[in-house]
Parts: sequence; C-alpha cells; structure tokens
Amino acid sequence: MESETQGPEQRPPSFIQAARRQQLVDCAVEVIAELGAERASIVRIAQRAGVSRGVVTYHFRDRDDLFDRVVEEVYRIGEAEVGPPVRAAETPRDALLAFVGGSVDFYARHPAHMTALVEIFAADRHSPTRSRDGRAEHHHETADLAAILAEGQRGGQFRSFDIPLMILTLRAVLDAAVRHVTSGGDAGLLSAELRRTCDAATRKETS
Amino acid sequence: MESETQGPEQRPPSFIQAARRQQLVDCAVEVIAELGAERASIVRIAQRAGVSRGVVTYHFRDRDDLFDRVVEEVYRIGEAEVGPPVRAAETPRDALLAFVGGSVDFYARHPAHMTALVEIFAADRHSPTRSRDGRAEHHHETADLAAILAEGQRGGQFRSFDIPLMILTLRAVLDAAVRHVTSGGDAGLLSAELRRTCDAATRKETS
Amino acid sequence: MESETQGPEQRPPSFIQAARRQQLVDCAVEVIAELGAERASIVRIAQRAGVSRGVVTYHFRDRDDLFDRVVEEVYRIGEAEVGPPVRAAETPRDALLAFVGGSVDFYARHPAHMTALVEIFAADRHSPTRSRDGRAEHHHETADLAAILAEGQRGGQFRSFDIPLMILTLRAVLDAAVRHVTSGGDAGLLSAELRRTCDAATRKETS
Amino acid sequence: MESETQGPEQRPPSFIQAARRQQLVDCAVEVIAELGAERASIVRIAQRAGVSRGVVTYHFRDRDDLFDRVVEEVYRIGEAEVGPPVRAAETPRDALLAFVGGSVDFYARHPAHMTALVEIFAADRHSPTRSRDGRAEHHHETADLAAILAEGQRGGQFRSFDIPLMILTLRAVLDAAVRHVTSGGDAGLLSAELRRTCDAATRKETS
DNA sequence: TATGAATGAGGGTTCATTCAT
DNA sequence: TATGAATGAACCCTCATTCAT
Repeated sequence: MESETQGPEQRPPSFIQAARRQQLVDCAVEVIAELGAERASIVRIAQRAGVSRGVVTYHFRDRDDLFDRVVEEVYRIGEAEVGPPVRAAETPRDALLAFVGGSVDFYARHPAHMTALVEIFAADRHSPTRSRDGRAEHHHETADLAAILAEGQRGGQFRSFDIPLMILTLRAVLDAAVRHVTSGGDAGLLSAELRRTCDAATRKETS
Repeated sequence: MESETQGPEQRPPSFIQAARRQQLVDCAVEVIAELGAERASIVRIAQRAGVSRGVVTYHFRDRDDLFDRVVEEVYRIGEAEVGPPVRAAETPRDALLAFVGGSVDFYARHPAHMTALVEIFAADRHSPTRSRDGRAEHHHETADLAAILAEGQRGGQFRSFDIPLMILTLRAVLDAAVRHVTSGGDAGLLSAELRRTCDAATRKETS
Repeated sequence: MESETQGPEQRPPSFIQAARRQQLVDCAVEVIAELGAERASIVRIAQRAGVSRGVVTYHFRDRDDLFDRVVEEVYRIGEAEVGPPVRAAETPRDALLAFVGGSVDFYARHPAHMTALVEIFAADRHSPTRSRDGRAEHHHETADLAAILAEGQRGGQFRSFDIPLMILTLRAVLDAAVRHVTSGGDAGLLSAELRRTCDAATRKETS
Repeated sequence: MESETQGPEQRPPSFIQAARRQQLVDCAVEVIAELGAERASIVRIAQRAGVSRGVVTYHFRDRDDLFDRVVEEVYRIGEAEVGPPVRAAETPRDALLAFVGGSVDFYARHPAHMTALVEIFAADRHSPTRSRDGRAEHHHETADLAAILAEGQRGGQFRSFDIPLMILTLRAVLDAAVRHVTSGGDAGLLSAELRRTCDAATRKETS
C-alpha cells in the first residue's frame, strides 16, 4: 500500500472526513461529466465544492487517486441499481435485457455518473501512467456479462457468437447510450429500442 | 478571410508545400491516435515529423486548423475505401453489411486514421470553442446511413426500429471496433462477427 | 464572478498576501516605466521581484488584472498627493495651478508611477480587447478638471475656450512633463514654468 | 555604411524598386498608425501591401530600417506642407501660429502619417537598440522652433520663458492633437483653439 | 526581384504539485 | 484539518530573421 503524502487514510475515517470525501467525489463526478477527464482540473473541482484547492490534495493522494474513487463510486451505485434486477432474472435473455434496460435507466437517474466513468476510461487509454484497461471493477462486469452470455448459448437461447466481441459491442452501445441520455435523449424510448435491438442481435432464430 | 499568421497565403500550393502538409497531417494522425487529441500537442507532432515546432504553425493557421485537415483526410480515405462497395450493393441489407464490413477493413488497413478521428470527435465534445457535433462530414455519413436504413424498412428487409437510434448504435459499435482492431484484435473475425450481429439486429424476422 | 485561475479566492486578503501583491504591483510599475507596457512581460516583472513566473499569475488573474491594479495604485497615490491641495484652493485659478504644480511634484516624487500610467494608457489605445479610453479613474479626473475650468469661466477668471480641448491640452502637457522629469529634468523649474504657462494660457486678459 | 544583407541599395534604385519601396512605406504608415509600432509586424505590413513577407525584408535591411524610412517620409511630407507657410511668416508670432495651425492641418490631411511618427517615437523610447532621442529630423525641427521662440523673445513679442521647456510643451500639445484629429475630432475647431491657446501662452502681456 | 520554407525565442496561461503553516 | 504560497513544466501562438531558390 502506497504511503499517503499526509492526509487521512489512517483508519478509522472520521465522520467529517467521510463527508468531505464524498462531497469531493460528487463534485468530481459533475466536473468530469461536464468538462471531460482531462479538463477536470483539481482547481475546478475544488471550486465546484467551494473549497480551497489544497483540500482536494489533502484528502486524496493525487488526481489519480481521486479519479479512482470516482470510478469506485460509480460502480458502487451502478451495481446497487442494476445488479439486483439482473440477478433476479430467471433466464439469460431476461438477464441481458435487464442489464441493458437497467443500465439505461441508471444513466437516466444519474446522468453525470456514467458519463464521468466513460470519460475517465477514455482518458486512461492515453495516460502513460495507467495500465491500458486495468480497472478491476471493469473486469468484474465483463465477467458477469460473459457468464450470462455463455449460459444463454449453452441453453440454446442465444445464437452462436464470439462472446468477448459481443461484450465489446454491448459496452459500446451502452456507452453511446450514456451520451444520448445525457444530451437530453428520451431514455424510455432508448431503453425500449436498445432492449429490442440487443435481443434481436443475440437471440437464436426461431425459424 | 482567414489570415494565416505567416505561412502560405497564395493559391497554388507548391509541390514541396503539399508534401510537407501531407507529412504533418500524417504525423498528426499518428500522434493523435497514440496520445489522444488533447495530448497531441503541436510540439509532439513536430517532433514526430522531425521538424521544428514553428513548421507546423507555419503550414497551418493553428492547431484547430491542422486537426480539421486531419478530419478531412480521414473522411477522404474512408470514403474512397468504403464508399464504392456500399454504393455497389444491390440491396439495403447488402449496403449495410458492406458498410460495416468495409469500415472494419478500413480500420485494419489504416488503424491510426479512424482512431484519430474518434479522438478528435471526443475532444470536440468538451471543447468550449467547438460546436457540439458540427463536422459537416459526419452529417453526410449520417444521412447516407439513414437513407439505407429507411429504404430497407420501406422494402420490408429491415424490421421496424428508430432510425436515428439505430445509427447511433451502429456508430457506437464501429467506434469500439476501431479500438479493438487498433489494439491488435483480429480484424477478420471482428468483421465477420459484426456483420452477423448487425444483420441480426436489423433484419425482419423470417419466421 | 471572475474566476481566479488559482490564487486567493476568499475575502480576507491575508497579510502576507497583501504584501506580495503590493510588491508585485510596485515591480510592475517599475518595469512598465522602464520598458513600456507592451515589453513589460510577466516574466520580467517576476524577475524584478525575484520570484518565479507563477507567483504573478497566482496573485493576479492575468496580465490585464495586474495592470488594472497598477492603474488603481497610481491614481490612489496621485489623488492622495495632489487632490488635497487642489481642493484647498480658493479660486479656480489657484485650483488649476495647484493641479499643474502638484502633478509635477507628484511626478518628481514618484517618477515611475506616472510614467507607468501613461504607458498603460498608450498601450490600451492599440489593444483590441481594451475599450478605447474606458478607465473610470480617468473620467473622474477629467470631470474634476472640467468643473474647475467651467467655474473659472463663469467667474470671469478664465478666458473663453473650449473646455474639452483645454483638458486635452493640459493632459498632453502634463504627460510630457512626466517624461521630462523622469529623464532627469529639473522638476522645480518645470513646475514653475508650467504653472506660468498654463496660467497664461487660460487667464482672461486684464488689459 | 552598414552592409545590406542582400537586396538593393546599390545605386541607382531602379524605377520599380522605388515604387515598391514607396508602397511598403505607405503601408507601414497605415499599419503603424492603426496598431502601434510594436504590433506593426512585418507580416501585417506585407499583408496590407498584398505581398509576401519576404518582400519587405528584401527591400529593407530589417524592421528598424523600414521604420527609419517611415520617419523620413513623414518629415519629408510634413516639412513640405508646413515649412513654407512658417518661413513665409513675417513675425515670430505669425511663424509660431503658422506652425501650430499648419501642423494641425497637416494632421487632418494625413492622419496616419503623424500618428505613425508619434508611435515610432514612443516605441523608440523603450527600445534597447535605439538611442534615446536620436532622430536627426527631430533635432532639426526642435532647432527651428527654438530659433523662432528666441527671436520672438528678443523682439519683445514673446514673454520670458524657458525655451526648451516651451518646445517640449508645444510638441506635447501637437502630439495630442494628432490623436484628437485621428479619432474624428474637428480639425478646424482644434486648429483655431490651439492657435489661440499657444498665442496666449507665449505672448507678452500688453498690460 | 521575389518568394517559400524553416527556425527558435519569447509571450501569456493553466495546471499538478510541494511545503509551511 | 485545512489553507496559502510558490514553483516550474507544458501548452498554443506570434514574430523577426535567415537561407535557398
């Protein structure tokens, strides 16, 4: 574990600590969603929170650390909102549709969160200091999706396709959906269309 | 009339000039693809070309101007490579599959070009000075795609779906495909899978 | 609300902060007086103060902001030194002479200050971003002078002349006086001569 | 004599040469008047003339050389227009008023020329490479004025005053007059007022 | 004669970060 | 806990100038 410059991180995190950190993470989410990850400077995030720039570097080791917490936060909320319906689904097909529809609903409810996540991932791609796609949470999600698809293929509900490429495709579509919802697109319509399209793209021909 | 700071201001672009400009555009493509549009500084592009910083600002009004030329170039090549097969297709379905497959092939042949384009568009989204999605070329492509889809729906080959949302979806998938191909994915496999998936996603149930 | 890039954004300007700002304003005055406003780069001002470049942009939003503070400072000192004697004068003629003489004395005591002011105004004239002669303080001074001249004309002490043009003339003479004093001219002699000349130029013939 | 980098200067200056040089000097006058001497870059002057930047550095050793030619040109025209009436005057007082009035008329007829001159002098003041007030033409004018004033004092038409300071004052007033005329002020009114004011400022009390 | 091409210095600004309080 | 203060790197842009045609 890396030694913090100063700041907190010695357990237990005091109450006021946690509140401040949460506030800063929330502000970071907003600013990243609005300006993109590269333009989301510490100054601007601090300004949004109405605090001095130093506060941010006090509570977080550095910019990357703060962004890591943002990623965690988004996955936490996302998992809380779309995880349960997906797990409640009785068939792989229902699970997939629950995932797609639930994701769009999640974007509609928290437009900034998913946008921020996508922005951070996009920035990661070009950062020399970031491993290419190294976020653990991302791998979890990928694995869950892979399990659903594999089971559907085994059960004969899904047609034959390359699973990693289908996951890539689904993620791409959902990432674009974020932008559409964020820029004012009708989430209900989009959710319905996307569920239909993903269904059509994966199901086995009834013939 | 745009005032070039120095640089060529008379009509006939000399031979050596055209060569330099082409070289710089090519270098810009590479650097943008590798580092992203925001990190693709003029200095780095100049270094890649092995020339002094000033050369770039001599041949192009400013960074935006250079990036505009990059966009033009990518569309020019893209249109030259995927346009003909699309127009040669006899049915909307064939046209769509030609577009999807041809795009992937194009990415495979010019991995950096399309990556650069996507990066520039992504950066545009956050630029205060850039109109949100104002690139003319982008609108052309969108219109072409819309025409194909509409005709396929009229002819009963495509199922009923919302055309703008389907275009959004297709673009999203193709943009993700760029990344996959660029990072070493098997373009042949991807092309085949994507054509199948897009076909499945759009065709009318035979049943 | 002007967003300071970083720098102090809270109200109470700390003691050390006020000191630094004052120091930087003073250095700016000197550098502008010596090199002219256009050549007075931030780097040079910082060097004069013996600090890093960033310190200046930390304490002032940008170059213009710093120069605005310089203008304020000069008017502040000027008003404090020449205002009282002018207001103490019992006749418009005495007020005018107090203004002229007091100004020259002021230049002698703070050679760099008024020089810097004149330089900044001169640069403003060519700046595309600066309103032509929009400095509020300048208008105050003009108005005060106009009041004195008008009263003198009403009272029959001053001859008939166009007031705005006379103000233009007086300002021109005083601005030239700055240069003379700054380059080592005898301020006492100049003050006396200028008072005599301005008196002669404005008084009504006794005949 | 300094060796020219390349370019002309080997007598005789061909006809086309002279024309080009004249054109460039005229354009320089305009650009300097509009933008100030420091912002009057070679590029902008060349643009105004509709030629390539290289042309300027071909015809003139460097920027300073071009500006020297501008100064010459303005003095040449000025002398041609205000010299004769001044020399035709029969009394020092008439000569002074002819100089003042003639100058203002000159400004009205060639607004850019005198403005450019003043700008160049202002820039000289801050240039490290320029001797402080070294223009020969300036000294000629100063000497002429001094002669007029001295003769008027000897003849008893002018009151007693310090001649160098009075010259300074007159120059200051006239330089301000340029700006007034250039920015649209009524030259006729200004000319009349200035002649009256300068007369009042210099004449001996009739008692 | 005229121009195209290239260079490098210098300017202003934004920013992440460190250090002392 | 929080902040103020300072630093220097990196960015884009403008410019005068040189050199080869």
